[in-house]
Amino acid sequence: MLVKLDFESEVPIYQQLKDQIVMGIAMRDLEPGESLPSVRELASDLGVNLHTIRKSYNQLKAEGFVHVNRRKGAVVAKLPIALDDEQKLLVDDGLNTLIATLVCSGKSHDEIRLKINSILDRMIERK
Amino acid sequence: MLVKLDFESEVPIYQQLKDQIVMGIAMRDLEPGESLPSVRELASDLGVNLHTIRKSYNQLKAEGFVHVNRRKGAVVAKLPIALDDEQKLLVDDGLNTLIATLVCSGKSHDEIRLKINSILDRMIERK
Amino acid sequence: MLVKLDFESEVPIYQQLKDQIVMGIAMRDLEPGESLPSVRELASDLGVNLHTIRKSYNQLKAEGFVHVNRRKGAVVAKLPIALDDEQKLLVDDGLNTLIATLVCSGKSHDEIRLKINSILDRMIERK
Amino acid sequence: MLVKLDFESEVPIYQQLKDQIVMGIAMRDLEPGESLPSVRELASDLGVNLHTIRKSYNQLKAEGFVHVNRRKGAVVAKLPIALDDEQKLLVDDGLNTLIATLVCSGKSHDEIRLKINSILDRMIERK
DNA sequence: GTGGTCTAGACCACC
DNA sequence: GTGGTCTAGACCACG
Repeated sequence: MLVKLDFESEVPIYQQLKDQIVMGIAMRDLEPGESLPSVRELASDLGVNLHTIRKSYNQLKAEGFVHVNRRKGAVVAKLPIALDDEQKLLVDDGLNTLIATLVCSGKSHDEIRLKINSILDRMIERK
Repeated sequence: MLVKLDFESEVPIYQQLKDQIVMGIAMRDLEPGESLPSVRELASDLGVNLHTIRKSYNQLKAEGFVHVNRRKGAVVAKLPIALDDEQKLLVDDGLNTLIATLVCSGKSHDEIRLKINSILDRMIERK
Repeated sequence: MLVKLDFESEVPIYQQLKDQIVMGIAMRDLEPGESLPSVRELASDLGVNLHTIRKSYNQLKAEGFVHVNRRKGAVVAKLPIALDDEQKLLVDDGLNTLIATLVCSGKSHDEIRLKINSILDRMIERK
Repeated sequence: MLVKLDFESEVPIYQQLKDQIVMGIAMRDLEPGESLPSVRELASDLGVNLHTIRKSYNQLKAEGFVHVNRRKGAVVAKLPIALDDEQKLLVDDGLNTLIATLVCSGKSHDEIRLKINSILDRMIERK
């Protein structure tokens, strides 16, 4: 899987990495049971400190997306991932805000639905 | 319009305020041309620092959601609001991440479409 | 509240601190709504690095014992704290192991019950 | 005796094994004088490294739960097992922390006593 | 080899 | 003032 970081962004690096891994899981680019690169390896690949990678992995672990063990490093968890109430709230609020922004920018409801559909098309539905 | 802040949230206060104003505009709870409360008034209503409100207003201005003039303070801009490329990118990435999270949590594509529709229902479409 | 760390212990410092704060909450030595010392202050008081304190506070936050905000630092959460399934499992397994150790050491069941009671006596029951 | 390891757990494998053997002894599932499986046999049964099993056995020996002799390998020690001061301290601190966690989670003292009793019921009291 | 802990110091964002 | 991010490097524990 290919990871691209924007070092100029206001979004923290560890957050960008987390987001891309979550997207990778949703797109089945990363399969459950698959190991992520070791923190050291990924840190050197991406040119960031290993502690920054560790933070991403630890948060993904805390949120249930991966398991971390000392044999195989970080391993993608089985789907579905249970979200806790706080996570659900953040997702909901985030969606509301982003969609409100699109509405304010003049996008029609249908245009927004199309955009959502094109996003969903890239993600694999769980049967 | 009613603003609710969560002081325990990891989301910065100024961001919460911004988000709710944008949602208010999308839901036509705040009409174009309408004045927002003065910085001072809102600060005392919400029990937060003047700087915090000012930061929200300044960012809303920079992003085109409000205009600031000396007489009427911050007034809601006319719709639609043009987003710059950076904003578009942030919205897109944000939507992708949030939807990926929902997919990983086991939500079907149809459930996600329903959720989006229920969000859109609360927002007024521009003709 | 008084915190004592054992730098020779195999138990990590951040864990010792976490444990003592949880005990402090259970004993109502720390009241809900009360602020913990700032990371910098506590770090210098205890003679450890501020990142070590941060780790304790962050884990306590993740487990629901405190809220962290930028105004008042770490604040003790309202009781009761909801434990997630993983936490419950760890508590259960831990109790089983520790009590098994006591049984092997020759303590009678009544002696163990007395010990538990003396621990409970120091903690304030929630009505 | 049946041993179940959780390779995803943050608890080290050797620790999980140790804990289950101690519980086995307390529950008289393992009788004093009984031999534990050989290091090699157990390692292959559980699918873990030889070193890991050896570490468990060595610690159990150091803590007095088993004796190791060349002919019969690790044999369960006679009860009771004397705990040294350090072990007693760890057990005490551990109980305090775990019970504090339960108290914070809203469990009443009576509920906690019941839980302890149900744990004790599975362990055989030494006459 | 893997991840985990701890230290140290820089700089930023929020209030 | 507060906490958050990122870097850097040392040393330990686990398997």
